Amino acid sequence: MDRPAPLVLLIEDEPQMRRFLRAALGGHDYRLVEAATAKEGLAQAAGRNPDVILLDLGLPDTDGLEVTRQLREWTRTPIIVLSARGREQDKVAALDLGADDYLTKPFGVEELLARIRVALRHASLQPGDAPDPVFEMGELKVDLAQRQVFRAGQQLHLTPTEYRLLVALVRHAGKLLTHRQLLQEVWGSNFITQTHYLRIYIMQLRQKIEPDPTRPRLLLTEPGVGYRFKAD
Amino acid sequence: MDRPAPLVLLIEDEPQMRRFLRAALGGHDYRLVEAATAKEGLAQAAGRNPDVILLDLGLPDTDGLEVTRQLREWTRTPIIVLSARGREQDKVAALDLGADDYLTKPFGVEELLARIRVALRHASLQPGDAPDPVFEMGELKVDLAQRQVFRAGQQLHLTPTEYRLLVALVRHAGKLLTHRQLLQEVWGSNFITQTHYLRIYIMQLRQKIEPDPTRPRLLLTEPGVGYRFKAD
DNA sequence: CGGCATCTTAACGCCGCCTTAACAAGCCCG
DNA sequence: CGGGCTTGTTAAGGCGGCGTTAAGATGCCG
Repeated sequence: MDRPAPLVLLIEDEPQMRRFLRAALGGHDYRLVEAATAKEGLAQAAGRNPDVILLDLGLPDTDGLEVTRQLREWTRTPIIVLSARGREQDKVAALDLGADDYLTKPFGVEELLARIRVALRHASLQPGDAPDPVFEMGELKVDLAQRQVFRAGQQLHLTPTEYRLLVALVRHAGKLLTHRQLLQEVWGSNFITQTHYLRIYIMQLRQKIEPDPTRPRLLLTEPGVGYRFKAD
Repeated sequence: MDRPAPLVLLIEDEPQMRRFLRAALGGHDYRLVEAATAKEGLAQAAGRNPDVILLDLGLPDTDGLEVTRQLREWTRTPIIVLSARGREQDKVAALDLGADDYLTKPFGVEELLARIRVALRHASLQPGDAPDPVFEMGELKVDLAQRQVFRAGQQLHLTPTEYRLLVALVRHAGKLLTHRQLLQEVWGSNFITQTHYLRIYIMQLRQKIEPDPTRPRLLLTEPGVGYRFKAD
């Protein structure tokens, strides 16, 4: 379920509006890239591959309609036009050139956010959506999206705590995780002294995922410090 | 290959606005179906399979938001909301329920036509999921458009709540759905703690759709976490 | 107003998971 | 060489989640 925060490209010259949108998007789990000119915007669109583009029509170097046209020559990334021009013919022109939505300034933050969600929803329905983010190491396979674990093709049954512990380890595969970190992440802050829990569940995990549980090859002990999940 | 003129479904009670839109669409190679109530609109949406839906929020029998919600249970046909309500929270609510666009009355004909073109453009990019969205797994068949469920060819009768629960599970087949997610989607945000509702209805569903209800093969329990509908 | 379908609430036994305890084995240190 | 610490392993108890049943409340239809 944990895909990275959507990347929003904002092409807008007025610093005031930039600050406004930065604040609006900041609290809502979006990553933001800013461009002050059409030229820079086109470059960022190509370079960063954003999930949605917010485009001001009144740019200093090139007209926003032209930017829309150029973007649509090679990408279908959703474009939401933000413009002070409220004339109908402006909206029609932008939409027919390939923009997906058109908001007239001034607009409300909540409406903008809702329309961004619509744009992202559209994009996510497009074909070519990769199967799932799946961790594979050796004969072990962990599908985070479906919350399923396989060993040698066989599905395993893990209890909730076992699964949370495995996920914590796998997500930082290769890195060393201290007892504190693991207890904090799996059981919560009130349990960071109960290292005993760790031993029990580490052992249960090894029973289920290790070919030879007595001689661990994936789930390694770092004596005195913590545990580490072996990366490929 | 000339495809037929796009079919537009207009759900709107005011005769005045109907006449206006009839005239607007008339000259532009669209076919138009009209419905004056929510009930009729839902029926037409299922029966005529329109390419885009224009929906007024102020219907006499049911709120337009509820219509949006019900449509989105089984179809992704673009919905453009036409409303006299211009408040931001109305827009956000409609868009988050699955509407694709929101126009506040009064609006210009040209803008509406442009936004219809955007909606059709989006739809044409979708993969060819032409016919009724029907889920089939094993001997179970769920027809979302007709709101009908079959097991081994026999039609089943499900209560409204049972049906909504099944739809929620089937639409994310393979994925694990937490208690919270299911309660949220089927009963609403005020019920996310009433996990015993789930147990009751899960059991009733199993009685109806499982060959051997005591040994579930489609509707699986993930202890401590939620439920999962088995994908093929 | 009565009857039916559906939703809601209550109650209970069972199984599985978490928790706790106890002990063996390995390692560092004096 | 021995004591104390950390780690691994096994077993048992209690609690909560889950499935199941049934009765009461609610709402809709004629």
